[in-house]
Amino acid sequence: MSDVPNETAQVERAMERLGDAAYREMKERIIRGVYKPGHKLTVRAVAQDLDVSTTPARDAINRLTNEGALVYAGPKTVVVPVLDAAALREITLTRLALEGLASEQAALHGTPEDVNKLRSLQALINVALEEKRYAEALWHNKEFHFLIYRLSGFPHLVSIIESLWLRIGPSLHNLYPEFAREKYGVRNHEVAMEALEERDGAGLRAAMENDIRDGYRRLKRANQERDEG
Amino acid sequence: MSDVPNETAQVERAMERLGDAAYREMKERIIRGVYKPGHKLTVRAVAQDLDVSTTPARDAINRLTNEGALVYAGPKTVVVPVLDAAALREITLTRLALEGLASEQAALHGTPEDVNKLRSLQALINVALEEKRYAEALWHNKEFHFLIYRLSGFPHLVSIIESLWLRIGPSLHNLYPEFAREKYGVRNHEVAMEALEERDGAGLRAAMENDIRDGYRRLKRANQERDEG
DNA sequence: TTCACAATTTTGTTGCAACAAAAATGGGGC
DNA sequence: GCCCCATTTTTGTTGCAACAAAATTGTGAA
Repeated sequence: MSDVPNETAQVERAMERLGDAAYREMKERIIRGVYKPGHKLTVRAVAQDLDVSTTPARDAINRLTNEGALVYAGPKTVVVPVLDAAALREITLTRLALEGLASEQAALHGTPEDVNKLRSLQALINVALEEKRYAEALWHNKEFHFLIYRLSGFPHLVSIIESLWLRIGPSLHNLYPEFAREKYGVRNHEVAMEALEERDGAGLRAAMENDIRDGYRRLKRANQERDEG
Repeated sequence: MSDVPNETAQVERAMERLGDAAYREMKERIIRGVYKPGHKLTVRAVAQDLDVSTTPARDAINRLTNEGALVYAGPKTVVVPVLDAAALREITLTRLALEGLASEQAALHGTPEDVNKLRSLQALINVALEEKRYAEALWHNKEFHFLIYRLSGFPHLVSIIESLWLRIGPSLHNLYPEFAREKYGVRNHEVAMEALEERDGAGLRAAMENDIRDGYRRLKRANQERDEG
């Protein structure tokens, strides 16, 4: 009694709702830093940006606001959130719990091919850092992390983690120069790859948690310096 | 007629968008078991149920689908999800990580008044169980947990946890008779209240994790029995 | 000049109609 | 009787216009 959606199942991604496309596009723009913290978003402006009508644009904004990627700054204004110290801490603790869990599970399913893919991504990160293309390094860094998390086999967990990245993403673009100083997360990533290779769940979790904590410290310091300066 | 914007500033939650109201109402219905697993939802039906037009109804459905509380069962059908073993496990592990974190943080901020409120809730749970009003017991159980989680001071974490409850909620209503057998979570709740009283973060976390694990086992067993029978 | 207030513009929300696609129905052929 | 295909109905998506509320601008008086 199967409803035979088997053939369309694979193709149905091609037929995407405009609202979904807008949502996805907005997410990418936020993470890529196109919309910076404090940026005010209006329904009609977004609609024009994405070349759709107000309905899908509103859909996307609503969903993003619902998951905290955008916040209300007033009765009629949604903005990309500027994180204060408390919010940053909350997100970091949540990330540690969730990305730690995902990493640990990932170690159970990782294959040598996965490790190779990670190596390629790490190479891209290194090159981007070398050439000071920080936005690109950030993007590949995201891919590195999520390649691991997806190995957990927990799709919904991954999407929750994604929503957390959406919230810190914009803030990261504020501290480009910082990244060069200490190569961003390179050492942690290497340890992570080794752990994955050895199917060492605890080790992988520790490496990823370290990476998160390093990023947190850097971000916190940058914010403090900004508030003082 | 009278605008008086100054006064409305604090009350502005009273002026709620129809879409938000629909979203909130749908959430409560899902958790309360009005919409059971497998229940198919149509935009127009929901609109009629909630007595609004299609736009807010669609808003609510979209947001709920986005956070996994509803799922696509076909090209044009969203339903309340029926959890399989894998999904149940994923949610439980995620809950352990998140609700554990929230509990630990809650222990830092809990006051004697909070403990008293918990006692009142527990009394309500006990009475409801005694009189076999299981839906009500379930509802108070939810309040018990979230009263604790909110003490963490991490609002976004709480809302993520809420979205997880939204996903398991419907399944709980399938095993009412089970609840009577062993009083649902009573012992764990007592330990939790003690731990909170003593500001014992690790102890509170352990009690809540135990509660989650107990529920998981019960749910898993019920599903197995259903699949076999 | 500055402040208050009214008019205008911008903006979010909502309902609705038009369209497309999927499901349900029913009728005709085998 | 059963199955296939055309027709009808149901349903989701989308764009848009009307409305309300907030922000902005402009104007006039002190």
